[in-house]
Amino acid sequence: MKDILQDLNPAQREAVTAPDGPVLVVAGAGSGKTRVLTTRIAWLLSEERARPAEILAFTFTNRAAREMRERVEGLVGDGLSPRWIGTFHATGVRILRADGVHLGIDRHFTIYDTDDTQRLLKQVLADLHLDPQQIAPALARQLISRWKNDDRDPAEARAGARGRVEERIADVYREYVRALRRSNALDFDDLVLQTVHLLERHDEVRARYARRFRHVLVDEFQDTNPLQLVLIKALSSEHGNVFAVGDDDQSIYSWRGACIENMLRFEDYFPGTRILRLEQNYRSTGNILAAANAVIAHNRRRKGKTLWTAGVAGDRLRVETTGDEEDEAARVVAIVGEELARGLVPQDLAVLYRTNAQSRVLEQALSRAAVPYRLIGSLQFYERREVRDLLAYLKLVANPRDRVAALRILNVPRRRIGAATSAALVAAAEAADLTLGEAAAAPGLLEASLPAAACERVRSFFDQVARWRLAMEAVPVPDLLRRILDEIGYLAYLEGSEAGGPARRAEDPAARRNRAENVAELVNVAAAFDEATDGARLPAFLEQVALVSDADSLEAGEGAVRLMTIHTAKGLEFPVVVLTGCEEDLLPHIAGRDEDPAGEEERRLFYVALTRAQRRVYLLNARRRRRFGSYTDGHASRYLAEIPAALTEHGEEPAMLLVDAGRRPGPAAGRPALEPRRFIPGQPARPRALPRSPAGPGGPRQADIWADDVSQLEVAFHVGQSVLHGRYGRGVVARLEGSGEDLYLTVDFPDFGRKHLLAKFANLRRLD
DNA sequence: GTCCGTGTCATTTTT
DNA sequence: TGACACGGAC
Repeated sequence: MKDILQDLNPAQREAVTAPDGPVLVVAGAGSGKTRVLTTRIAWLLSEERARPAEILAFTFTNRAAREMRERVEGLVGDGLSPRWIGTFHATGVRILRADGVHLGIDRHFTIYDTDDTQRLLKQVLADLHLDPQQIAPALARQLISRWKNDDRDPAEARAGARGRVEERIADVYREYVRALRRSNALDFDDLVLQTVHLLERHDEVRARYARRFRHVLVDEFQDTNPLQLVLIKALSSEHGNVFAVGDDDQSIYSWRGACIENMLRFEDYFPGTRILRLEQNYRSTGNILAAANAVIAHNRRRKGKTLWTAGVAGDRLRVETTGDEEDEAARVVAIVGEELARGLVPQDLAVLYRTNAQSRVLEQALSRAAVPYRLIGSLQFYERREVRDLLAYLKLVANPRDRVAALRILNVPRRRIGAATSAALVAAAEAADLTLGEAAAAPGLLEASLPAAACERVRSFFDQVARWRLAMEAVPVPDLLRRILDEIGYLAYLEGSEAGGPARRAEDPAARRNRAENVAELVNVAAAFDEATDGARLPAFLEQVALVSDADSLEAGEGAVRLMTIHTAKGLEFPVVVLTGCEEDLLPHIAGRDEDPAGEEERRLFYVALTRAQRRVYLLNARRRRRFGSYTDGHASRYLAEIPAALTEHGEEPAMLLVDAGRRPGPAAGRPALEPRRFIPGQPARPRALPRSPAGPGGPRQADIWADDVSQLEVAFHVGQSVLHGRYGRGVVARLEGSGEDLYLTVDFPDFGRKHLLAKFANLRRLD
């Protein structure tokens, strides 16, 4: 026991050994948060205040859960770590599989991820004869998700809907809930929502879990949403032993419903709370910490704390301005080179950015320079089309009712089952209240609306699925997957040479090889699962796959520079951090401006980025940046100005030197895209900024002419102007921002709410 | 039913 | 720029 506490500082020790009752640990970045949490668990066990089965711990990522499990194991010994350490979602699944039957949830339910959800929503829109142009599926998904996280059912959503669009989406919501049930599926939000319903509506179930777990621990508490708070309360209702750790300054998920009030008002929710603070930072140098402190001090909504370190001041933060995003990428390559020359290894560096779209240029530059890198998170493995196709096969095998999966693969590879046939199949299933497979098998049912040949094709598909289903129990997952691959000729289909049709849409050989590799990789994943679980069955495999994300697999890619969004980087640390795109409208991002006018959440994001660094920080911004094809002027982020000058040193790269710095000859300003960049002696290699006047220095260029064209826009619109939009109808201009090509209009539409539109694209007509 | 060119719209972060 | 829907051609 003694050695468990030995290496803790007094504040950490106080937290770890806190008596029963609610505890909130406000833990700054790098202050040993995870350590406190894991040591607390070990302490509870070693003090015999709880047995492993009596401890429940929530994290937000599988990565964090795994780390916590391993570290507890390291403290208390193999096999003694609690088994209920997991994400909110994974824990919800566990409870629902065991007790969801009280809510009428079949324990073999499928989990729908965002993509499945969106597909289902599109189907629902079609069923309701709603135009996806009018009601964007993505908007519907977000709104429904918000409703679910506010615990509002379709009727309540309908009653509180504002405007016609929200009313329609509330109707969609009602149908969507039915459709999920019909498919025996739960979406991500359901995993928490239904668990809450279960515990609220069945008191004996709540009491059973709340007695069983004598201690509930929560990591990253600042990221919990109201529903998760309810869940925590319900599970701790018998004893009140909640131990929450969080940092309000790192709350960066409000867009996903995370509620910083959960943390700021913790004492109201859990009376008698003991609040403890961890302010000593063990991660970063003094300068980095001072910069982070100074920036975050500009936020008003926070509990307030100041991190300090006993370590050295270290290097200053390096702030550099580059010409554009290509220059920035070249600069990143150069920085990597410099750091490696100083003796660091590639995995010591993280390159961070605000939006995933920024990664492409960086990837290209790194790969041209032969720098090993690994992209963490984002659109990766599990979002690839070929992987999702195959998972749909497995899902349909495991859950015959899964309609989204069935419709996805009914005609993949081509089986000559087109839209008309599948619509008839759905209609028949609907009318007879059967699954698609049952409808196909029912004698004579399909024949009523389809030609015999089409019926036969559909039938033979579902027969095939039924055979796999029979094999499911006996055959290991990787073997089943191989068998499916083989029988449907999927690899040949990817090659574009399958029988019965002309080649698929031409794809370049590299992309095709890549797809084939992904297929092979999925088989590998299945094989690894089979080994790790000693032959667990298909449903368990699908569950694991549904709940992991690419961000969870960090260790792959040793020896590589890591590229990721700031969100993904939370919870990690690196000797060197390069933060790119430190520009207004990007960081802070323009899209959040309505909900976050003061840029506080974005500032926390910047703070998270800074505090990832142990030794050195590079902050890069570009004078202009390409956004959908054309350049926009960039201005250094306000957050850069919030760092005291004494902590930074500035660098400015002459653009001319960068032309040869390993960058591909790219398009000059604007078009033509295919002509290599030319360097004209005596003139800047590229304009410093897009000139506002029609003829800038160096004569007119394409970009100038465009700029001139669109400059008309500024004259055309003014605040209060009535306009007509092709999709949204009549609206009134509420705000103008930017100019020329970058002129943004904020327009209020009575039926669609407030929209941010890029004037150049929006195709607005003036009405007065 | 399927292919493929054309037109349209507009960008955040993801368990 | 790039994802996606649509509609005409076969």
